[in-house]
Amino acid sequence: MPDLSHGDDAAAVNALRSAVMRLSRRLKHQRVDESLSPTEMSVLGTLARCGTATPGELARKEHVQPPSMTRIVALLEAKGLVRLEPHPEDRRQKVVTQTEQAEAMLEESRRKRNAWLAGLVVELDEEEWAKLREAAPILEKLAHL
Amino acid sequence: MPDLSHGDDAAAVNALRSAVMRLSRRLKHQRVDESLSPTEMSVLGTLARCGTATPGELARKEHVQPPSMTRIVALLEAKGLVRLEPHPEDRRQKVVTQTEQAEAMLEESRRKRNAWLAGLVVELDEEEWAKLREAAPILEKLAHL
DNA sequence: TATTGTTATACTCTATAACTATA
DNA sequence: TATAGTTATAGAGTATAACAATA
Repeated sequence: MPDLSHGDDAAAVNALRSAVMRLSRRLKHQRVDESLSPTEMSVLGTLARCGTATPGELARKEHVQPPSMTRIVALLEAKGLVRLEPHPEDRRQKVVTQTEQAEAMLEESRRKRNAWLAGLVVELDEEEWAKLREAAPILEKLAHL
Repeated sequence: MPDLSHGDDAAAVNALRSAVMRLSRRLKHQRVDESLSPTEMSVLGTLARCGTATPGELARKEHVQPPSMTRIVALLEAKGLVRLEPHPEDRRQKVVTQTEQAEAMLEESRRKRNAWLAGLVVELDEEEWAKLREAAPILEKLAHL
C-alpha cells in the first residue's frame, strides 16, 4: 500500500495520466480492424477471457453506461461477432457469447496490433521494454479496480 | 531493441492496449477540473513543459488534427488559460503561451488528481507500484514516439 | 506552389432520461 | 418496488474538406 507522499510518485502519476490519454488517442487511430471501435475490441477481449457475460456485466467491466453497451452489443451482433441468447434463469437478462468468427478475428488482429506497437517499441531499449512488460499486467489490474 | 517474438510480449502488448483504453475512459470521467477536457489538460501540460508552441506544433504533439487544435486553443483562451500572440518571424503562425492562471490551476489539480489515482493505487502492493512508477516515464516516451 | 491556421460540416462514441418487461 | 435492458435524444470531441493568408 503505497503512501504517494513522494514527489516522484506525483510525477509518476502525472506521466501515467498524460501517456495514457495520448496513447489511447493514437490507438483509436491505429485500430487494426477499421470497422471496430476500441471499446468493441475491448468487449471482445473481455468475452474471450470470461467466456460469456450479460450486457449489464459488460457495461460494468468496460465502465460504460448500460445504454452504450446495448448499442455496442447490437453492432457486434450485426457484424456476426457475438450471439445474444435469452438468460436461462432470468427472463429480463440476456447472455452474450462470442462467435467463432470473433475468435478468428482476434487472432488475426493480434498480429497486426503487434506490428504497429512494435514500430514504437523497437525505439525502446531492452531494459525499457522489460520494465514496460512487467508493468502491463499491473496497468490492467489498475483499469479493473 | 526488443524483437517481440515471445508469447509473453504479445500478451504484454494486449494487456497494455486494453488497460490504456479502459483507464483513459475512466480518466475522462474522473477529470479534476470539470470544465477542462482531457486534451485541454494535456495541452496545458505540454505548454508547462515546453514553454510556448504554435498551434501546429501542439496538434502534432497531441496527435490531433489542426482544426481540432484551433478549437481547443480557442476554448483555453476563452477560459483565460492561454494567450495567443503573433509569431515574430512568420505572420501565418501564432504563438501559444500559458497564463499564470493556468499555472495555478495545474498546481491545484495535481493534488486532486493524486487523490483520485491514489484511490486505485493503494489497492496495489508496494512492489506493483514500484514497477508502475518505473514504467510511467517509458509510457510517456512511447506516447511521444 | 506550399504551408499555417481557420471555418463549416458531419461523424463517432457516450451519456441521461424516460420507458418496457420481468423479478 | 426494484432491476435488466432498450429507445430516444443530446452533447462532447474529433475528423475531413474547403478556404484564407502568408511564405
